[in-house]
Amino acid sequence: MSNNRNNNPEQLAVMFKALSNPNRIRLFLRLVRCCRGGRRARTPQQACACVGELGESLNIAPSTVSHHMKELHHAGLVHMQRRGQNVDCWVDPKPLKQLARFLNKAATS
Amino acid sequence: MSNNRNNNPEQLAVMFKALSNPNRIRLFLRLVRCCRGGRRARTPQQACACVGELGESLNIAPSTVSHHMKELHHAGLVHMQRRGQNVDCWVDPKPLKQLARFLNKAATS
DNA sequence: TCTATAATTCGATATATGTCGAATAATCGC
DNA sequence: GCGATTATTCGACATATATCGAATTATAGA
Repeated sequence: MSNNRNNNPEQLAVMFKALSNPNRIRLFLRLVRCCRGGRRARTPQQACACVGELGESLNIAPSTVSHHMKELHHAGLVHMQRRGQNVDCWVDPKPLKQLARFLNKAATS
Repeated sequence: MSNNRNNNPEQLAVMFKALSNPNRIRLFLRLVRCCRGGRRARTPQQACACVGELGESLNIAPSTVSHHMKELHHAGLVHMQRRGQNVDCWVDPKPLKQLARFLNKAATS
């Protein structure tokens, strides 16, 4: 009721598109696993210094990883912020919950 | 726990991709509104005789609508079955709930 | 200031996608 | 069987996407 404006097809499509690629899902899952509750982790262990690290173990070129992260960022699903030489990434739970609500509604309507 | 195999990136990407286009979302929302609980509606009013009908009001060519419905179908999100000259479409709630679970988990991990 | 590390941007390229209209197929009523 | 209706398939085409490697930018440390 209050979030009808969020259910416009264009917005939804952008977010779903961000998750529509296997490699992007893998990167996203990495982030999910290393972040917590929508906040950047405080210890280096939990923080996500993304590109080189993730790209290496997933066999994707750094430039491609950067591109994918930008997609996730532009869709609003993850945040990015430079910290020294690295760029920290972390997941924003809000749009994810919104999508989950949308799907649950669709499933039970 | 029991549905770990369903969370593989390839599968997820296919389903998200099916929802990654505005027109496909619109068609999907139509289906959601005219169907109930994962079962085909019994009365003609509730059943979805899709292509011509939906295409007209959304300004999409019938062939394009057919293509989009096929995408949704191949992703497993909607069922299709011929009934006379029409092809009934209805939403399958299971994969939707699965996606919703995935997103909620990601949002609260 | 020079060097090393991390990330992004920039072309390039192959493949995928969305879309249309025309042609084809499936089905119904007569 | 014939004509009407509904849906799908078939080319065609323009645009978008995923990917790479090379060049560039940002930053930290010596």
